[in-house]
Amino acid sequence: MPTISKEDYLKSIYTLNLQDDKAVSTSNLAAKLEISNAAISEMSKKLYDLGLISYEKYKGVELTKEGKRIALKILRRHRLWELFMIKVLNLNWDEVHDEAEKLEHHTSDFLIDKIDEYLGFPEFDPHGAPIPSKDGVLPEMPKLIPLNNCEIGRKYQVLRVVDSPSELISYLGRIGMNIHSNIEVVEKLSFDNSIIVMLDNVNHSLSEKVVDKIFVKEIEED
Amino acid sequence: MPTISKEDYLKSIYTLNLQDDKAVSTSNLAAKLEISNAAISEMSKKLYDLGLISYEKYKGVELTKEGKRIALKILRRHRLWELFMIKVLNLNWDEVHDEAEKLEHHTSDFLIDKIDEYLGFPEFDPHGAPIPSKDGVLPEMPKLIPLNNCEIGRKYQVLRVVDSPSELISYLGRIGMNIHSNIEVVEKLSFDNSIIVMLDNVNHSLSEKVVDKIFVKEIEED
DNA sequence: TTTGATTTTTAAGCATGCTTAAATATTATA
DNA sequence: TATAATATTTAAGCATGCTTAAAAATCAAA
Repeated sequence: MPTISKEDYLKSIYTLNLQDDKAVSTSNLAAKLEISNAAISEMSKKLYDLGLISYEKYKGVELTKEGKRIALKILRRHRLWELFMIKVLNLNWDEVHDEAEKLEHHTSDFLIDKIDEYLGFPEFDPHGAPIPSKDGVLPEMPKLIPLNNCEIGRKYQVLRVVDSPSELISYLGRIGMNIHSNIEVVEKLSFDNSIIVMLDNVNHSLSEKVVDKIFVKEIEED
Repeated sequence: MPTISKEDYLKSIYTLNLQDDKAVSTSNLAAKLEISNAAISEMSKKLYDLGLISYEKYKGVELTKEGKRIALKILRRHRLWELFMIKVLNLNWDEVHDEAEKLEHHTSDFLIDKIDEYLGFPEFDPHGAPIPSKDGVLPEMPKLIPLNNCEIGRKYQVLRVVDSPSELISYLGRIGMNIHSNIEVVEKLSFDNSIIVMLDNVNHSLSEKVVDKIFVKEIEED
């Protein structure tokens, strides 16, 4: 198994690669991991030699099959720990991320499988993020629509809030917006790309930054 | 907070110092931590500079007040994690030690206090080891008598089985010897220092190695 | 109490993973 | 398309925490 640093690299490459499906650039990775570009370059060579990423100088990196397998393993541990702390220990969502960030590197397969079992083999965490199974398989995911692509007057169901600062997380909690909340897009303000949505008959203005984190699906009305 | 290695040093110094109340020698520490004497010497200097141990060359080390505070903190984390995995996740005693050995270095005060609360602020783990409180205080401990100091024909209650290989742990489990079991010393065989005890009306022979791990208290018969 | 064995320390070296500064490649712009 | 700006890589250096080998101190036994 790779070191903690290597696990973090692989996880970050995975999540950055999900956002846009291209090779991940050195500087993007450096920003995400909050370390220097130089350190990324060095590590890229090492991970390439280990067969965990593909890497061409100046062209960014992508996970190999084995690299992805490990990234999903870390993601599994992270999300299961988060869910466990929330469900069992009654921590708040914004309290668990940093803890999980540490525990994910120090949990055996044996232990995480026990936690998985205890939780009843959940497929999604409380923010809609999919949890890889023991075998590294992601659950079937409905097609996610970015909230900023939605049409005015239409109703949607919130399916996913991607990893966000804990401030945003607790804000959304306060206004009652959770996974599976139903919302209606009331207005889209193009001058600042904010969106006004109706939730439980109350209007809320969501800034561009917030909107970018939220993904929904259409609700079939019949 | 110190590094993982430093936490391990402090914990080991604490437990070795409990066994005999003298300064802990370089080679004893090296054996316990399974690293070279040279590494111990180096680290001793560093921990001394940090004010966590007292250290005179060639004379071994002892914890300062602050060093002991940290050692107890790690011990608290270790024992609470073990108990948690056993009670909540249904792991066996011999499965939890290695996991706890890792988790103890990556658990915030906040999280371990939540676990403590979940468990109802336990004072002892399943082998009778005391769990330091949030404030670093050990619970009141009855005076422990080593099993090999016991008298034939007398009845005792098992109070503590000190850290042992998982084989021994599962053996004791199988014969039904747990914390608070009542036993009677039937015979002491001086040629191999083994002891025969009666437990639930069945005699069991315990080798010297086993006997050394078990501590009891007298049962008042009236 | 002196010599020989044992323990401890010092010294040199290595791997990991970071840093900053300089060199080099890529890209964007005029 | 040449040049300037940006991105990336290389190089040198540092901290941590280990190793082995050699030197030095302590302990034990004759």
